[in-house]
Formats: sequence, structure tokens, C-alpha cells
Amino acid sequence: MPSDTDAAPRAQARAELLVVALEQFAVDGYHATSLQQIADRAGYAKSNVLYHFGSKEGLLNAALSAAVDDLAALVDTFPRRGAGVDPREFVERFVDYLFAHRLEVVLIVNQGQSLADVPVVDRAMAVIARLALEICSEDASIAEQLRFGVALAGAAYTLVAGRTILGGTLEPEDGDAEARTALVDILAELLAPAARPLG
Amino acid sequence: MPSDTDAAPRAQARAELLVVALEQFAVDGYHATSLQQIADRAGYAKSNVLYHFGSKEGLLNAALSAAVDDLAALVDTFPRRGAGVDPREFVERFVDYLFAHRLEVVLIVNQGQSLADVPVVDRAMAVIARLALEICSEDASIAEQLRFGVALAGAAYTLVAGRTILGGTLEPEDGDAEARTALVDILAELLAPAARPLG
DNA sequence: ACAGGGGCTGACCGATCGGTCAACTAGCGT
DNA sequence: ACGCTAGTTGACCGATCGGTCAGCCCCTGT
Repeated sequence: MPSDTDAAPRAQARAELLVVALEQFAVDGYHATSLQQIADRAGYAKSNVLYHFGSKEGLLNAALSAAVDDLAALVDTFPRRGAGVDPREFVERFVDYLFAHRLEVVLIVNQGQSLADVPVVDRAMAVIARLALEICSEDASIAEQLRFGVALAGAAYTLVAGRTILGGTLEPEDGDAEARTALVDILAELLAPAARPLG
Repeated sequence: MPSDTDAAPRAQARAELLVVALEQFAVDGYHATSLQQIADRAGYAKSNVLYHFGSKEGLLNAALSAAVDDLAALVDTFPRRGAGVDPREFVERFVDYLFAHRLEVVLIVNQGQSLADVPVVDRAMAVIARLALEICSEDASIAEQLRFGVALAGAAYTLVAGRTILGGTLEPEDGDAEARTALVDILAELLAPAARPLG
């Protein structure tokens, strides 16, 4: 038969499964999502998921590794502490990263600690810890740490879960341009060590 | 035999189970936590958990209902929009609430959307939505919504998960006094509509 | 002394989990 | 026409899940 009624003409099953799995993992939670659900929603058999990814953990790894790689590369570009570089440019790139990988970020931020034994998640946590150390260097007052945590988790959360609470949609492209600008302002305000009143 | 080697002399099993379940739900996730784990960690049989709470969902409800009630009562005290009341006093009470119920807050914020069908969680989400509407009233620019989301989720996250990322402990009483002051400053800065540069 | 009942438990249940395996299908080089 | 291989599937597995149930222990009222 000619593949006519098929939703995707002949797209890679791997890619389709990755999209479905990532969204399901991020929204419903990794442990609350079964391979059967992912397979059903993508229109394949459960066996096929395990054929492509070996295991449920392999599927999670495949769904996150690219985003973790990008984050590691982004952290490498963090401006050195010595130079009084305006961190706004870095913040903009960071926010762009959040928008590009919102599902992966929400997954790691929300479920990271319960998935710490998964290698890719552990790698992600290590990268985040490195970023935290670079932002609030060795002085690391509690206020500094709090500002970093509030900024990271708050930004990640509002990109997905916050919209559902406030009744918004979850799809991109809604008011992302305006949201991006506003989020850059908020994060720059939270992270910039210079423009702070320093109580 | 005299109850000598017993860890707790004759404390209510209900209360012990609630403590263990709440921590396990918040840290590992609701779906990733089995009744067997909770029972084992508390030193009881799994049947006893179901005897006291009827079901796993009943256990979650019992673990969260008090915190949700307190949050609803707190939101009721939110100062009216008309009066130009300094919101700092409310923020202080809000931060105190976060510290008092940190595990419950983290559970709801992190797993709320995947537990939306549970009545107590749905009630909690409704209360949070009400607070959001009161803070950023009908004008509700995207920037306002983002500030609220960043503040709530960021504060909740840093109270538990953020500490683990930065290598801190999870127990209270560490530097809570300093953290409380710093968090009040950050939230007041994020939520106060007056003291904002209004770019 | 003796019923009675709340607290608690182990044995057990059906359902579902992640994972394995043999078999089937389609395309492709020869 | 012939294998060969990659992609896909349903049947099946042991383990574990949340939940039920009969019964045991022990305290208490009478």
C-alpha cells in the first residue's frame, strides 16, 4: 500500500519516539511514564522503543544528551570573573538555551535529584554545579547562591509549568519574543553582581 | 517484652508514616516512591500504611492537606490592591511559610502538573493560581507573570533541590536565618511593583 | 476471666512494569 | 531468484506495583 494516511510519510521512528518520550517525561515525570504510553502515543509497539534505545534509561539518555552537550558548551563561554564583562550577553544566550531546550531543562530541574543515578542526568547536574560556581565564585554568600537558584529554577519552571498554572498554553511561539526579553531582564537583575544594592 | 529497643517509644504510627512519606514523595517523586519503601523506612508493614490511609493517594492527601490549608489561609491575608501597602510584610510571611512547609511546596511545585488529578493537589494549584492573580492583577503583563513564576518556583526550588546541587545539606536549621533574610530581599525585589525600574 | 476491638501483619491478588525473544516483513545488493 | 539485514511486532517473562483479606497481638471495659 502507498503510505498515504500515515501521519509522517517515512520519518525516522527514532526521532518520533524521542519527541514523544521527551514531552511525556518532562510533563508527566520519568517514573510516571511507561514505555507502553510512549509507544502508543507515537504509534509503534513497545518492543520497537526497546529495539531503538535498548532500555528506558537509554531512551532518557538519548532524549537529554544533546541538550546537556549544548549546556556544557554554553557554560564554557561564561565570561571570566576578572574582566568586568557585562553578563547580559551571557544571560541572553542562557535564556535562548532555555527556550530551545525547555522540556529538557524542566525535566532535569524538576526530577534531577531523583534521577541522579542516571549518567546523563548526573552529567547535567555537574554542568549546572559548574555554572553555579562560576556565577557565584568562591566567596559564595548564601544570598549569592539563593539568587542563582531562584534564577535558574524560576526561569525553567515558568517556561513550562508556570504557564499551565496561569492557564496559558504549552506550545512555543505564543509570546516567546516578549517573554524572552522580560526573562532576560529578570535574570540579569538577579545575577548581575554589580547592579545590586548590596544590603 | 518491654518496649526498650524501639526507636520511638509509642509514637503514633500515622505521624511517623506521614513524615517518611512526605520526604520520600518530595525527594524521590510520588510515582517513584512505593508504599513498600515508605513502610520499610518507617519500620512498618506495607499493609499498615494502607490501613491508616486507605490508599496511596489518601497518604498523599494526608501529607499535603495541612500545608494546603495553611497556604489558602495565607493567601487570604494578601493585602488589597487598592491600598498601597508595602508587600514586604506579606513576603516575609510567605517566606516563613516556605520554610515551614518546604517539602510540601517542593512536591507541589515540581510534580503538581503530573498529579493534577489528585484532589488535594488540584486544590493547591487553585490556591497558587489565586495568589498569582492577586499579585499580578488583571493587567497581567507577561513580565508580571514571569516575575511571579520565577519568584515562587525559584524560592521553592532553592529551599530543597538547590541545596543538593550546590552540595549543601537538606536539613533545616543550617543557615536558615540568613537564608530567610536573603530570600525575603529577593522575593520583595521580584514582586514589588513599585520599586521596579519599569524598563 | 473474658469478650471485643483497634493496631498491625503476612499471604495473596490482578495489573502493569521494563525487558527478552522468535518470527515476520520489506528493501537491497548480487 | 536468492539470501541478508534492519525495522517492527506480539507473545511471553519475572518482578514489582497498589490493594484486599483473614487473622494475630494486646489493651481495655466490664
